[in-house]
Amino acid sequence: MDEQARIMQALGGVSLAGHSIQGGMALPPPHGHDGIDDGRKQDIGDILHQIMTITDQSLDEAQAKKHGLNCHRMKPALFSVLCEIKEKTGLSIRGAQEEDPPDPQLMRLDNMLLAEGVSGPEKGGGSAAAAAAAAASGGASDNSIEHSDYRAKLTQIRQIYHTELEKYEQACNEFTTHVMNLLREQSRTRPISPKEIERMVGIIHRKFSSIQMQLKQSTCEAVMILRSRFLDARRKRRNFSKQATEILNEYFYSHLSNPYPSEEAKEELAKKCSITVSQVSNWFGNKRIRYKKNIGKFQEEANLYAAKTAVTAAHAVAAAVQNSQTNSPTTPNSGSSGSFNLPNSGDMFLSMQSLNGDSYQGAQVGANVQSQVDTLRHVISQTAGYSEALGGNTMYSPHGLNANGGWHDTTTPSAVISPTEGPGSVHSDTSN
DNA sequence: TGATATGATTGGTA
DNA sequence: TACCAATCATATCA
Repeated sequence: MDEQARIMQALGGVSLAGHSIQGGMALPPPHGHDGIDDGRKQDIGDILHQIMTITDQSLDEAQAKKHGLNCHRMKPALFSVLCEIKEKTGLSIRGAQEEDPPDPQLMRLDNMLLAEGVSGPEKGGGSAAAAAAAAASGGASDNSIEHSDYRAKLTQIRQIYHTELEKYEQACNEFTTHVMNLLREQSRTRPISPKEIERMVGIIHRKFSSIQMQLKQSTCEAVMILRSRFLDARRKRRNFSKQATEILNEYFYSHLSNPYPSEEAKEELAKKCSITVSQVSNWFGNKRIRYKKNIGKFQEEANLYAAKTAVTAAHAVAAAVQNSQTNSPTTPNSGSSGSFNLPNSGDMFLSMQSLNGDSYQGAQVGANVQSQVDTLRHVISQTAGYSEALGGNTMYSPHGLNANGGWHDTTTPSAVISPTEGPGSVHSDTSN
Protein backbone atom coordinates (compact mmCIF):
# COMPACT_ATOMS: atom_id res chain seq x y z
CA MET A 1 0.00 0.00 0.00
CA ASP A 2 2.87 2.36 0.66
CA GLU A 3 4.13 1.66 -2.76
CA GLN A 4 0.76 2.58 -4.24
CA ALA A 5 0.57 5.78 -2.22
CA ARG A 6 3.91 6.76 -3.46
CA ILE A 7 2.88 6.08 -7.02
CA MET A 8 -0.26 8.08 -6.51
CA GLN A 9 1.73 10.92 -5.23
CA ALA A 10 3.98 10.61 -8.17
CA LEU A 11 0.99 10.68 -10.52
CA GLY A 12 0.09 14.05 -9.11
CA GLY A 13 -3.53 14.52 -10.20
CA VAL A 14 -4.68 11.01 -9.27
CA SER A 15 -6.19 10.67 -5.84
CA LEU A 16 -7.91 7.45 -4.86
CA ALA A 17 -9.11 8.77 -1.55
CA GLY A 18 -11.02 11.61 -3.17
CA HIS A 19 -12.09 9.56 -6.21
CA SER A 20 -10.96 12.36 -8.39
CA ILE A 21 -8.79 11.97 -11.35
CA GLN A 22 -8.77 15.63 -12.24
CA GLY A 23 -9.23 15.60 -15.95
CA GLY A 24 -7.95 12.12 -16.42
CA MET A 25 -4.30 11.41 -16.24
CA ALA A 26 -2.65 14.67 -15.42
CA LEU A 27 0.82 13.96 -16.48
CA PRO A 28 3.70 15.54 -14.73
CA PRO A 29 6.51 16.70 -16.90
CA PRO A 30 8.80 13.82 -17.74
CA HIS A 31 11.57 15.31 -15.78
CA GLY A 32 9.93 16.93 -12.77
CA HIS A 33 11.56 17.19 -9.29
CA ASP A 34 9.92 17.84 -5.95
CA GLY A 35 12.02 16.15 -3.36
CA ILE A 36 10.95 12.52 -3.80
CA ASP A 37 13.11 9.91 -5.37
CA ASP A 38 13.89 11.56 -8.67
CA GLY A 39 14.81 8.30 -10.39
CA ARG A 40 11.49 6.63 -9.58
CA LYS A 41 9.50 9.67 -10.67
CA GLN A 42 11.35 9.74 -13.85
CA ASP A 43 10.52 6.07 -14.41
CA ILE A 44 6.81 6.63 -14.00
CA GLY A 45 6.91 9.72 -16.08
CA ASP A 46 8.67 7.80 -18.78
CA ILE A 47 6.10 5.03 -18.75
CA LEU A 48 3.19 7.44 -18.95
CA HIS A 49 4.81 9.42 -21.65
CA GLN A 50 5.39 6.30 -23.66
CA ILE A 51 1.77 5.26 -23.20
CA MET A 52 0.52 8.63 -24.34
CA THR A 53 2.70 8.74 -27.40
CA ILE A 54 2.35 5.14 -28.38
CA THR A 55 -0.65 5.81 -30.61
CA ASP A 56 1.29 8.30 -32.65
CA GLN A 57 3.80 5.72 -33.66
CA SER A 58 3.83 3.07 -36.32
CA LEU A 59 2.54 -0.38 -35.55
CA ASP A 60 5.98 -1.93 -35.39
CA GLU A 61 7.26 0.80 -33.18
CA ALA A 62 4.24 0.52 -30.99
CA GLN A 63 4.65 -3.23 -30.67
CA ALA A 64 8.23 -2.75 -29.68
CA LYS A 65 7.28 -0.09 -27.14
CA LYS A 66 4.50 -2.30 -25.78
CA HIS A 67 6.94 -5.11 -25.28
CA GLY A 68 9.23 -2.67 -23.51
CA LEU A 69 6.41 -1.48 -21.27
CA ASN A 70 5.33 -5.00 -20.45
CA CYS A 71 8.79 -5.74 -19.23
CA HIS A 72 9.11 -2.56 -17.24
CA ARG A 73 9.70 -3.11 -13.53
CA MET A 74 7.08 -0.58 -12.53
CA LYS A 75 4.40 -2.05 -14.74
CA PRO A 76 2.68 -4.35 -12.20
CA ALA A 77 2.32 -1.60 -9.63
CA LEU A 78 1.00 0.93 -12.09
CA PHE A 79 -1.31 -1.67 -13.55
CA SER A 80 -2.89 -2.53 -10.23
CA VAL A 81 -3.46 1.13 -9.45
CA LEU A 82 -5.20 1.70 -12.73
CA CYS A 83 -7.32 -1.38 -12.16
CA GLU A 84 -8.39 -0.02 -8.82
CA ILE A 85 -9.34 3.31 -10.33
CA LYS A 86 -11.39 1.57 -12.99
CA GLU A 87 -13.03 -0.61 -10.39
CA LYS A 88 -14.12 2.45 -8.42
CA THR A 89 -15.38 4.43 -11.39
CA GLY A 90 -17.13 1.44 -12.95
CA LEU A 91 -19.36 0.75 -9.95
CA SER A 92 -22.21 2.94 -11.03
CA ILE A 93 -22.30 1.51 -14.53
CA ARG A 94 -22.24 -2.04 -13.33
CA GLY A 95 -24.95 -1.42 -10.79
CA ALA A 96 -27.27 -0.21 -13.49
CA GLN A 97 -26.71 -3.19 -15.75
CA GLU A 98 -26.71 -6.05 -13.33
CA GLU A 99 -29.51 -8.58 -12.84
CA ASP A 100 -32.09 -7.58 -15.43
CA PRO A 101 -35.46 -9.12 -14.56
CA PRO A 102 -36.59 -11.79 -17.03
CA ASP A 103 -38.41 -10.30 -19.98
CA PRO A 104 -42.13 -11.19 -19.68
CA GLN A 105 -42.54 -11.28 -23.43
CA LEU A 106 -39.66 -13.70 -23.74
CA MET A 107 -41.18 -15.81 -21.00
CA ARG A 108 -44.50 -15.90 -22.84
CA LEU A 109 -42.77 -16.95 -26.03
CA ASP A 110 -40.82 -19.62 -24.20
CA ASN A 111 -43.97 -20.95 -22.56
CA MET A 112 -45.83 -21.07 -25.81
CA LEU A 113 -43.02 -22.82 -27.64
CA LEU A 114 -42.85 -25.30 -24.80
CA ALA A 115 -46.60 -25.88 -24.85
CA GLU A 116 -46.60 -26.37 -28.60
CA GLY A 117 -43.75 -28.83 -28.32
CA VAL A 118 -41.36 -26.73 -30.38
CA SER A 119 -38.91 -26.27 -27.56
CA GLY A 120 -38.45 -28.71 -24.74
CA PRO A 121 -38.32 -32.49 -25.00
CA GLU A 122 -38.97 -33.94 -28.44
CA LYS A 123 -41.38 -36.67 -27.45
CA GLY A 124 -44.10 -34.74 -25.60
CA GLY A 125 -45.56 -31.38 -26.54
CA GLY A 126 -46.00 -31.46 -30.27
CA SER A 127 -47.79 -34.71 -30.63
CA ALA A 128 -49.72 -34.11 -27.44
CA ALA A 129 -50.83 -30.69 -28.65
CA ALA A 130 -51.68 -32.13 -32.02
CA ALA A 131 -53.61 -34.97 -30.48
CA ALA A 132 -55.55 -32.63 -28.25
CA ALA A 133 -56.32 -30.32 -31.12
CA ALA A 134 -57.25 -33.22 -33.34
CA ALA A 135 -59.54 -34.59 -30.69
CA ALA A 136 -61.16 -31.21 -30.34
CA SER A 137 -61.70 -30.90 -34.05
CA GLY A 138 -63.28 -34.25 -34.67
CA GLY A 139 -62.99 -38.00 -34.72
CA ALA A 140 -59.64 -39.57 -34.08
CA SER A 141 -59.57 -41.78 -37.13
CA ASP A 142 -60.93 -39.16 -39.47
CA ASN A 143 -58.29 -36.74 -38.41
CA SER A 144 -55.39 -39.11 -38.70
CA ILE A 145 -54.21 -37.54 -41.94
CA GLU A 146 -54.45 -34.00 -40.66
CA HIS A 147 -52.93 -35.11 -37.41
CA SER A 148 -49.86 -36.65 -39.00
CA ASP A 149 -49.60 -33.78 -41.45
CA TYR A 150 -49.76 -31.32 -38.59
CA ARG A 151 -47.11 -33.22 -36.71
CA ALA A 152 -44.88 -33.35 -39.75
CA LYS A 153 -45.15 -29.61 -40.24
CA LEU A 154 -44.60 -28.99 -36.57
CA THR A 155 -41.51 -31.16 -36.68
CA GLN A 156 -40.25 -29.09 -39.58
CA ILE A 157 -40.77 -25.89 -37.64
CA ARG A 158 -39.11 -27.46 -34.64
CA GLN A 159 -36.10 -28.48 -36.69
CA ILE A 160 -35.72 -25.06 -38.26
CA TYR A 161 -36.08 -23.43 -34.87
CA HIS A 162 -33.44 -25.60 -33.28
CA THR A 163 -31.05 -25.25 -36.22
CA GLU A 164 -31.35 -21.48 -36.11
CA LEU A 165 -31.07 -21.44 -32.35
CA GLU A 166 -27.93 -23.53 -32.56
CA LYS A 167 -26.49 -21.17 -35.15
CA TYR A 168 -27.22 -18.17 -32.97
CA GLU A 169 -25.70 -19.82 -29.94
CA GLN A 170 -22.65 -20.86 -31.87
CA ALA A 171 -22.22 -17.36 -33.28
CA CYS A 172 -22.73 -15.91 -29.84
CA ASN A 173 -20.14 -18.21 -28.32
CA GLU A 174 -17.67 -17.54 -31.09
CA PHE A 175 -18.10 -13.82 -30.83
CA THR A 176 -17.87 -13.93 -27.05
CA THR A 177 -14.70 -15.98 -27.19
CA HIS A 178 -13.26 -13.61 -29.73
CA VAL A 179 -14.04 -10.56 -27.65
CA MET A 180 -12.74 -12.21 -24.52
CA ASN A 181 -9.50 -13.09 -26.24
CA LEU A 182 -9.16 -9.54 -27.47
CA LEU A 183 -9.80 -8.14 -24.02
CA ARG A 184 -7.39 -10.59 -22.44
CA GLU A 185 -4.82 -9.62 -24.98
CA GLN A 186 -5.42 -5.95 -24.28
CA SER A 187 -5.45 -6.53 -20.56
CA ARG A 188 -1.73 -7.04 -20.76
CA THR A 189 -1.23 -3.42 -21.70
CA ARG A 190 -4.26 -1.71 -20.22
CA PRO A 191 -6.16 -2.46 -17.07
CA ILE A 192 -9.14 -4.71 -17.81
CA SER A 193 -10.52 -6.52 -14.82
CA PRO A 194 -12.20 -9.95 -15.11
CA LYS A 195 -15.44 -8.32 -14.02
CA GLU A 196 -15.21 -5.93 -16.91
CA ILE A 197 -14.78 -8.84 -19.27
CA GLU A 198 -17.75 -10.51 -17.63
CA ARG A 199 -19.81 -7.39 -18.15
CA MET A 200 -18.85 -7.25 -21.79
CA VAL A 201 -19.87 -10.89 -22.18
CA GLY A 202 -23.20 -10.02 -20.61
CA ILE A 203 -23.75 -7.24 -23.11
CA ILE A 204 -22.97 -9.56 -25.99
CA HIS A 205 -25.36 -12.18 -24.64
CA ARG A 206 -28.11 -9.63 -24.28
CA LYS A 207 -27.65 -8.56 -27.87
CA PHE A 208 -27.83 -12.13 -29.06
CA SER A 209 -30.82 -12.94 -26.88
CA SER A 210 -32.73 -10.10 -28.52
CA ILE A 211 -31.99 -11.77 -31.83
CA GLN A 212 -33.16 -15.05 -30.34
CA MET A 213 -36.38 -13.39 -29.28
CA GLN A 214 -37.04 -12.45 -32.89
CA LEU A 215 -36.47 -16.05 -33.85
CA LYS A 216 -38.89 -17.20 -31.15
CA GLN A 217 -41.48 -14.68 -32.28
CA SER A 218 -41.24 -15.90 -35.86
CA THR A 219 -41.51 -19.50 -34.71
CA CYS A 220 -44.59 -18.73 -32.63
CA GLU A 221 -46.20 -17.04 -35.60
CA ALA A 222 -45.46 -20.04 -37.77
CA VAL A 223 -47.00 -22.38 -35.20
CA MET A 224 -50.10 -20.22 -34.90
CA ILE A 225 -50.56 -20.20 -38.66
CA LEU A 226 -50.07 -23.93 -38.74
CA ARG A 227 -52.61 -24.43 -36.01
CA SER A 228 -55.20 -22.25 -37.64
CA ARG A 229 -54.67 -23.95 -40.97
CA PHE A 230 -54.73 -27.53 -39.79
CA LEU A 231 -56.67 -27.54 -36.62
CA ASP A 232 -59.35 -24.93 -36.95
CA ALA A 233 -62.43 -27.00 -36.37
CA ARG A 234 -64.61 -24.95 -38.66
CA ARG A 235 -62.20 -24.89 -41.52
CA LYS A 236 -61.54 -28.58 -41.24
CA ARG A 237 -64.95 -29.84 -40.29
CA ARG A 238 -65.16 -33.56 -40.70
CA ASN A 239 -68.34 -35.55 -40.72
CA PHE A 240 -68.42 -38.15 -38.01
CA SER A 241 -67.82 -41.69 -39.08
CA LYS A 242 -70.82 -43.70 -40.18
CA GLN A 243 -70.50 -45.89 -37.14
CA ALA A 244 -70.45 -42.89 -34.81
CA THR A 245 -73.55 -41.43 -36.45
CA GLU A 246 -75.28 -44.80 -36.14
CA ILE A 247 -74.51 -45.00 -32.44
CA LEU A 248 -75.71 -41.46 -31.84
CA ASN A 249 -78.86 -41.95 -33.89
CA GLU A 250 -79.61 -45.21 -32.14
CA TYR A 251 -79.39 -43.48 -28.81
CA PHE A 252 -81.39 -40.50 -30.02
CA TYR A 253 -84.27 -42.49 -31.47
CA SER A 254 -84.36 -44.96 -28.65
CA HIS A 255 -84.61 -42.02 -26.24
CA LEU A 256 -86.88 -39.98 -28.41
CA SER A 257 -89.21 -39.15 -25.54
CA ASN A 258 -86.33 -37.55 -23.73
CA PRO A 259 -83.27 -37.24 -25.92
CA TYR A 260 -81.06 -35.73 -23.27
CA PRO A 261 -78.25 -38.07 -22.44
CA SER A 262 -76.82 -37.79 -18.97
CA GLU A 263 -73.25 -36.74 -18.50
CA GLU A 264 -72.25 -40.38 -18.05
CA ALA A 265 -74.13 -41.39 -21.18
CA LYS A 266 -72.46 -38.59 -23.11
CA GLU A 267 -69.08 -39.75 -21.95
CA GLU A 268 -69.85 -43.30 -22.91
CA LEU A 269 -71.17 -42.24 -26.31
CA ALA A 270 -68.14 -40.06 -26.84
CA LYS A 271 -65.90 -42.99 -26.07
CA LYS A 272 -67.80 -45.29 -28.39
CA CYS A 273 -67.85 -42.75 -31.21
CA SER A 274 -64.27 -41.58 -30.69
CA ILE A 275 -65.39 -38.00 -30.35
CA THR A 276 -65.43 -35.57 -27.48
CA VAL A 277 -68.21 -35.10 -24.98
CA SER A 278 -68.83 -31.59 -26.28
CA GLN A 279 -69.18 -32.99 -29.76
CA VAL A 280 -71.78 -35.38 -28.43
CA SER A 281 -73.57 -32.42 -26.84
CA ASN A 282 -73.38 -30.48 -30.09
CA TRP A 283 -74.68 -33.42 -32.01
CA PHE A 284 -77.67 -33.88 -29.72
CA GLY A 285 -78.33 -30.16 -29.69
CA ASN A 286 -78.36 -30.03 -33.47
CA LYS A 287 -80.32 -33.23 -33.73
CA ARG A 288 -83.05 -32.14 -31.34
CA ILE A 289 -83.56 -28.85 -33.12
CA ARG A 290 -83.48 -30.28 -36.61
CA TYR A 291 -85.70 -33.13 -35.65
CA LYS A 292 -88.22 -30.79 -34.11
CA LYS A 293 -88.11 -28.47 -37.07
CA ASN A 294 -88.75 -31.17 -39.59
CA ILE A 295 -90.25 -34.20 -37.94
CA GLY A 296 -91.67 -35.50 -41.18
CA LYS A 297 -88.29 -35.65 -42.75
CA PHE A 298 -86.86 -37.65 -39.87
CA GLN A 299 -89.76 -40.10 -39.77
CA GLU A 300 -88.10 -42.55 -42.07
CA GLU A 301 -84.90 -42.35 -40.17
CA ALA A 302 -86.73 -42.88 -36.92
CA ASN A 303 -88.48 -45.95 -38.32
CA LEU A 304 -85.22 -47.31 -39.55
CA TYR A 305 -83.53 -47.00 -36.19
CA ALA A 306 -86.59 -48.28 -34.38
CA ALA A 307 -86.52 -51.41 -36.50
CA LYS A 308 -82.82 -51.74 -36.07
CA THR A 309 -83.08 -51.38 -32.35
CA ALA A 310 -85.91 -53.86 -32.25
CA VAL A 311 -84.04 -56.48 -34.20
CA THR A 312 -80.90 -56.03 -32.17
CA ALA A 313 -82.90 -56.19 -28.99
CA ALA A 314 -84.68 -59.29 -30.20
CA HIS A 315 -81.39 -61.03 -30.76
CA ALA A 316 -79.94 -59.85 -27.52
CA VAL A 317 -82.96 -60.68 -25.47
CA ALA A 318 -83.39 -64.04 -27.15
CA ALA A 319 -80.06 -64.94 -25.70
CA ALA A 320 -81.23 -63.62 -22.37
CA VAL A 321 -84.36 -65.73 -22.59
CA GLN A 322 -82.25 -68.79 -23.13
CA ASN A 323 -80.32 -67.87 -20.07
CA SER A 324 -83.42 -67.17 -18.06
CA GLN A 325 -84.93 -70.47 -19.06
CA THR A 326 -81.94 -72.27 -17.71
CA ASN A 327 -82.13 -70.26 -14.53
CA SER A 328 -85.89 -70.00 -14.06
CA PRO A 329 -88.59 -72.37 -15.25
CA THR A 330 -91.29 -69.73 -15.34
CA THR A 331 -91.49 -66.58 -17.42
CA PRO A 332 -94.10 -64.40 -15.80
CA ASN A 333 -94.99 -61.19 -17.51
CA SER A 334 -94.43 -57.73 -16.23
CA GLY A 335 -97.34 -57.91 -13.87
CA SER A 336 -99.32 -55.10 -15.34
CA SER A 337 -102.73 -56.19 -16.49
CA GLY A 338 -102.64 -57.29 -20.06
CA SER A 339 -100.32 -54.80 -21.64
CA PHE A 340 -96.55 -54.80 -21.71
CA ASN A 341 -95.56 -52.29 -19.22
CA LEU A 342 -92.12 -51.79 -20.60
CA PRO A 343 -89.49 -49.52 -19.40
CA ASN A 344 -89.03 -46.86 -21.97
CA SER A 345 -86.67 -47.23 -24.82
CA GLY A 346 -83.89 -45.67 -22.86
CA ASP A 347 -83.92 -48.60 -20.55
CA MET A 348 -84.06 -50.90 -23.46
CA PHE A 349 -81.06 -49.23 -24.97
CA LEU A 350 -79.25 -49.48 -21.75
CA SER A 351 -80.19 -53.09 -21.36
CA MET A 352 -78.87 -53.81 -24.77
CA GLN A 353 -75.69 -52.07 -23.93
CA SER A 354 -75.39 -54.10 -20.83
CA LEU A 355 -75.88 -57.25 -22.78
CA ASN A 356 -73.07 -56.21 -25.01
CA GLY A 357 -70.84 -55.93 -22.05
CA ASP A 358 -71.10 -52.18 -21.53
CA SER A 359 -73.25 -50.26 -19.18
CA TYR A 360 -74.39 -46.64 -19.15
CA GLN A 361 -76.12 -46.45 -15.84
CA GLY A 362 -75.58 -49.15 -13.36
CA ALA A 363 -78.98 -48.90 -11.70
CA GLN A 364 -80.87 -49.17 -14.94
CA VAL A 365 -78.68 -51.79 -16.42
CA GLY A 366 -79.41 -53.91 -13.43
CA ALA A 367 -82.74 -54.94 -14.95
CA ASN A 368 -83.54 -58.52 -14.25
CA VAL A 369 -84.10 -61.23 -16.73
CA GLN A 370 -87.84 -60.82 -16.36
CA SER A 371 -87.85 -57.33 -17.79
CA GLN A 372 -85.69 -58.53 -20.63
CA VAL A 373 -88.23 -61.18 -21.43
CA ASP A 374 -90.92 -58.52 -21.39
CA THR A 375 -88.82 -56.43 -23.67
CA LEU A 376 -88.47 -59.31 -26.05
CA ARG A 377 -92.21 -59.79 -26.24
CA HIS A 378 -92.77 -56.12 -26.83
CA VAL A 379 -90.04 -55.85 -29.36
CA ILE A 380 -91.46 -58.75 -31.31
CA SER A 381 -94.80 -56.99 -31.45
CA GLN A 382 -93.06 -53.81 -32.54
CA THR A 383 -91.20 -55.58 -35.25
CA ALA A 384 -94.51 -56.81 -36.62
CA GLY A 385 -95.73 -53.24 -36.59
CA TYR A 386 -92.67 -52.15 -38.47
CA SER A 387 -93.43 -54.69 -41.21
CA GLU A 388 -96.85 -53.18 -41.53
CA ALA A 389 -95.44 -49.72 -41.59
CA LEU A 390 -93.28 -50.59 -44.52
CA GLY A 391 -96.52 -50.83 -46.37
CA GLY A 392 -97.05 -47.14 -45.85
CA ASN A 393 -98.37 -46.75 -42.33
CA THR A 394 -97.00 -44.14 -40.05
CA MET A 395 -94.82 -45.95 -37.63
CA TYR A 396 -94.23 -43.45 -34.94
CA SER A 397 -95.42 -40.17 -33.68
CA PRO A 398 -93.35 -37.50 -32.04
CA HIS A 399 -95.16 -37.94 -28.78
CA GLY A 400 -92.13 -36.86 -26.87
CA LEU A 401 -92.69 -33.31 -27.96
CA ASN A 402 -95.01 -31.16 -25.98
CA ALA A 403 -97.34 -28.48 -27.24
CA ASN A 404 -94.61 -25.85 -27.03
CA GLY A 405 -92.41 -27.80 -29.29
CA GLY A 406 -90.19 -28.95 -26.48
CA TRP A 407 -89.70 -32.41 -25.14
CA HIS A 408 -91.65 -33.54 -22.10
CA ASP A 409 -90.06 -32.35 -18.98
CA THR A 410 -88.63 -35.54 -17.63
CA THR A 411 -85.85 -36.00 -15.25
CA THR A 412 -84.69 -39.36 -16.46
CA PRO A 413 -85.37 -41.23 -19.65
CA SER A 414 -86.83 -44.16 -17.74
CA ALA A 415 -89.48 -41.91 -16.22
CA VAL A 416 -91.09 -41.28 -19.57
CA ILE A 417 -93.99 -43.48 -20.45
CA SER A 418 -96.42 -42.69 -23.19
CA PRO A 419 -99.69 -44.47 -22.52
CA THR A 420 -101.49 -42.91 -25.43
CA GLU A 421 -100.00 -45.12 -28.06
CA GLY A 422 -101.43 -48.51 -28.73
CA PRO A 423 -99.34 -51.62 -28.29
CA GLY A 424 -99.05 -52.17 -31.98
CA SER A 425 -97.54 -48.85 -32.84
CA VAL A 426 -93.89 -48.80 -33.41
CA HIS A 427 -92.08 -45.91 -31.93
CA SER A 428 -88.41 -45.74 -31.70
CA ASP A 429 -89.07 -44.76 -28.16
CA THR A 430 -90.62 -48.01 -27.07
CA SER A 431 -92.51 -46.66 -24.13
CA ASN A 432 -96.11 -47.59 -24.81
C1' DT B 1 -71.85 -25.77 -59.25
C1' DG B 2 -75.80 -25.20 -56.52
C1' DA B 3 -78.49 -27.61 -53.04
C1' DT B 4 -78.39 -30.00 -49.05
C1' DA B 5 -76.30 -32.10 -44.94
C1' DT B 6 -73.83 -31.50 -40.94
C1' DG B 7 -70.58 -30.12 -37.23
C1' DA B 8 -69.35 -25.93 -34.75
C1' DT B 9 -70.11 -21.39 -32.85
C1' DT B 10 -72.57 -17.67 -30.74
C1' DG B 11 -75.91 -15.05 -28.14
C1' DG B 12 -79.84 -15.34 -25.34
C1' DT B 13 -82.55 -17.65 -21.66
C1' DA B 14 -84.18 -20.14 -17.66
C1' DT C 1 -74.57 -24.19 -16.90
C1' DA C 2 -77.28 -26.69 -20.12
C1' DC C 3 -80.05 -25.78 -23.63
C1' DC C 4 -82.27 -23.45 -27.68
C1' DA C 5 -82.24 -21.08 -31.95
C1' DA C 6 -79.90 -18.92 -35.49
C1' DT C 7 -76.09 -18.86 -38.13
C1' DC C 8 -71.63 -19.97 -40.10
C1' DA C 9 -68.49 -22.86 -42.61
C1' DT C 10 -67.36 -26.91 -44.65
C1' DA C 11 -68.47 -31.56 -46.70
C1' DT C 12 -71.03 -34.16 -49.76
C1' DC C 13 -73.88 -35.20 -53.53
C1' DA C 14 -76.54 -34.95 -57.82
